[in-house]
Amino acid sequence: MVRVTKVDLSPRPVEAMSPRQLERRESLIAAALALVNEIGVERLQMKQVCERSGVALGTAYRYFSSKDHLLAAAIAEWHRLLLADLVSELRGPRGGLGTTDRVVRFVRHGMRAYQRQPQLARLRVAVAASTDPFASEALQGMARADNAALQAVMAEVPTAASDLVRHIVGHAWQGELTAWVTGRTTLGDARRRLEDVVRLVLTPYDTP
Amino acid sequence: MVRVTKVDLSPRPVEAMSPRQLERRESLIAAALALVNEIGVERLQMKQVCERSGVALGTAYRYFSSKDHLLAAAIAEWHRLLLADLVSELRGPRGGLGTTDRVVRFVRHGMRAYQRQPQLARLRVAVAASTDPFASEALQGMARADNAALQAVMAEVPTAASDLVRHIVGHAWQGELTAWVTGRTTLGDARRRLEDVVRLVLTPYDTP
DNA sequence: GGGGCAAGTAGAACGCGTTCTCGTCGGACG
DNA sequence: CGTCCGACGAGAACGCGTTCTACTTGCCCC
Repeated sequence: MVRVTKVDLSPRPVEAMSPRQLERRESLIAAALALVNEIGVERLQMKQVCERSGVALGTAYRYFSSKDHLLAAAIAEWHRLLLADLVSELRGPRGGLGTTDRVVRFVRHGMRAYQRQPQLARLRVAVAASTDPFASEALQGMARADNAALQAVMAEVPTAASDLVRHIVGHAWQGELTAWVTGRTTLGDARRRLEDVVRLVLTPYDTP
Repeated sequence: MVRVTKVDLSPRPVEAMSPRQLERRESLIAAALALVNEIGVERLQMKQVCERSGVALGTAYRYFSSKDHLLAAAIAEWHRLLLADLVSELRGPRGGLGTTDRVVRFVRHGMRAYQRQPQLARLRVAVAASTDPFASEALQGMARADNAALQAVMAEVPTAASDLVRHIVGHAWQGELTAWVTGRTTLGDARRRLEDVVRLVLTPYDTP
């Protein structure tokens, strides 16, 4: 008797999961984030994540197509929380701040968050180049959230023009983060340069 | 009798190699580049590189600290050749071209080169996030060459201002390349956006 | 309640990057 | 010319991501 069944093709979409499954999924992501903060992404192994979250190794691969996919989902989730923080933080001292200053503050605080948890910066950089389609999808979602947050912070700039500006800022952020965690620049230089980029591309639109 | 000797700490610097060794090193890089073009970086294995270049596996690791290091050296070499091509190509039709148009042409031709050898684009992206210090060093050299080439192409812009601009273009290039090879955007969109970035950050300096 | 099946568990197996072992070679130095 | 020692070749060994196997559990439908 010949079995032709192919199983385990690809992870079930999040929206089609039962509550129990969503719970397991979250527990995997939480364990991954915690372990990355404790020991760093390069020493993290799937077996540990599974042990800590109480999920069998084979099952983890039913939820995430690869280690990259799990890590991408984890950093995307964290980054989304960070963006929400940054945006709401800027709602407070918004009075008297021009667009440029607001965006500079946005990226400065963002960089500081990564500085406080450098392992997450390494995680973001390590995962950015993944070719796993599921990981890539998670990262695309992260990029979209990034764009939306920037859009919210620089509401004065017309959308048509701001689209390019947002991409520039996004790329510069990712690039400087990469240069920092791979030791090609210092954190201070990275932060300074990123802020300079923001100032350069935004001052034309500033109308104080 | 106890041996305490630790060997193989790190690869011998290129400038301290004998001619025979430089030859082996080059042959490893050449084999890696050829194989990446043939089968792609994700299917490339160290064993194949060693077989094709006639170097033993252990010996390869005496020249390069890791697969990442070898691949970084390979893409850096190729990218340097590309830059030389791009710069010399712009020496021809330089008459009548403003700085912006020159740089736009520069990145357009650069993107086209990666389009012709998409496996090398994947290679560049895959290796960009490496944390191996030796790979990182090779990439830093590549980034410097990139900067120098851009500097040559936009000679009219004062150095102080052009430094930031060059970083912006470099980051946007890397970012769009990444978005393309990971399937988050199309090649056409990536090329267009990169050229738009160049135009946005350079037109203020254009003095026709 | 019972039968059937997708989903879960535990852990062995496999592939490839990296390291280790050990025998051989080649070239500098007496 | 002989000797010594670091570099090389061949391939086994090891670690971890990923997949596979065999068994068990939970859930839907009759």
